[in-house]
Amino acid sequence: MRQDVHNSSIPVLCASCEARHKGICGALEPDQLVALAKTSYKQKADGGSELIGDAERVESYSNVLSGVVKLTKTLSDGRQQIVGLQFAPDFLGRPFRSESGINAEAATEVGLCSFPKGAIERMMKASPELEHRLYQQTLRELDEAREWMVTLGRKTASEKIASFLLMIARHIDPTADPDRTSATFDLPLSRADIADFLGLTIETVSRQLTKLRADNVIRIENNRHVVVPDMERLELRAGN
Amino acid sequence: MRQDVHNSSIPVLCASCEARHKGICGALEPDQLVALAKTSYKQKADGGSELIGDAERVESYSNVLSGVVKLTKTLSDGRQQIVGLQFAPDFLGRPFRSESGINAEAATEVGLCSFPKGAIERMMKASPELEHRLYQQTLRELDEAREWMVTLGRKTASEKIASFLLMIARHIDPTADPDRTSATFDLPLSRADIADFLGLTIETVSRQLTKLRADNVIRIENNRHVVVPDMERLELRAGN
DNA sequence: CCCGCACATTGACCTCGGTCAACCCCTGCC
DNA sequence: GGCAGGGGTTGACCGAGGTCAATGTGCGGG
Repeated sequence: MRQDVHNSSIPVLCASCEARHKGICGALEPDQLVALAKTSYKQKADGGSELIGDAERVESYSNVLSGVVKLTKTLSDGRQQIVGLQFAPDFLGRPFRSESGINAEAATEVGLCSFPKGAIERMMKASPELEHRLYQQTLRELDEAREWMVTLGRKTASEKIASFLLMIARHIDPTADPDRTSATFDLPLSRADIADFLGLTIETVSRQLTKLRADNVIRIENNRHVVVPDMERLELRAGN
Repeated sequence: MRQDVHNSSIPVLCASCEARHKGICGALEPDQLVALAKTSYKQKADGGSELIGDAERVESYSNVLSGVVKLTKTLSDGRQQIVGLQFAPDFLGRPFRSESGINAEAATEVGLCSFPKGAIERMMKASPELEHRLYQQTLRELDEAREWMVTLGRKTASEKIASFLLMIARHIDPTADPDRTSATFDLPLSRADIADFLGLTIETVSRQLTKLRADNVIRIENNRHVVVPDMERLELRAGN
């Protein structure tokens, strides 16, 4: 599959890139990778900076290489909802549409590898395997979106918070054993973001977090660092 | 694109099928269509019958030819959320996974054209155009799911109801001019289903519907038949 | 025709989570 | 050091929507 023995043909830009292993670039042959790398560039974006505007014409796609990107939708009166979170090595962009219909914003500092829209779309026509990977990711995103619809529509505030912490723990914790009994991680989102993600207010988020802390389900240090001594107890609170 | 002049090679089963025009079967060449038609069969399902079970192994995919299918998820204590609605000629099934993770149930009487799982997956490998169409549909479903996340997370009960009626009007009304000022349609869902879709209770659904009726935004006949004299007034209530 | 059943409506009451406001804590800047 | 500003917490209060229960309505079957 990968050719690590003689990979002098792999562009320097891509050599150690996560997107080449687990992301969509893994679908490309070395020569295609070279062609794509010519037009692509890595960049950093500060937390809070807007990556894609709602109605603005999108001219590029990106891979998320590090950090967390939040996808949001906003009603005319300002009410906001986060409709997705993207972690490395997710692909960022809405193929086959000039306007994305959603906003993308860096939740943390974010590393991106960006390509012009046309380059990806041409390559997609040439390589069914690339389109296949994008399709797979979209299916996963759809599964996740539907999972969150249940959370938004039917769970209580405290179940929402527990579900959110579980989801983050599963995505972020570097010690990635899915069966581990404890977990430790930094929240990539502010209280306001968590509220926008769960359809709550910051006050309710705060209250539910202190409740979980009071019940010794979690510990919180410096507002962002979370320790979950017993994942099962947290799962119990998520109400699945 | 289509070959209507000499289409004796099109299988009888598919000749007048909507899925061949607007659905995924339009991606297939006549000979592929013949091959697929050999293993496929049309069927009717009564409203309320289960089409795909949550954890049950899925052995077939289908096209929805008529009626409405609701996709649901259920928590262990019975709370239910509808996470998607499928109308003709949508494709029904979760490719690349043996278990769908969701339930599919006929909301109304439903017409289906079903294929064995393997047939589609083999054909997908052979025809990138087929996979492309499935990808496109999945992208549309993802857009819709995210749209509903905003509704679930941030809208009030009355905005939810108005948004729901708008969505149905756009999908169902046979007089399909998107800029028409009035609309008439039958609700494909019971009050209980609407509640499960919007994250509400049947009582709240009922109350909000009577409020819309009291304010002359809609008329309702026989519990199911809805008349919207002025779509703009309904849009105003949806709070986008 | 009447009964029984499923679905829908309506009312009375209560609760969860939103609102408003005070306060805390930390960090960066003068 | 002091102060301003942003993020987070906590408390008191309130209201949208949930809960529980009674009532209404249409329909198929005996």
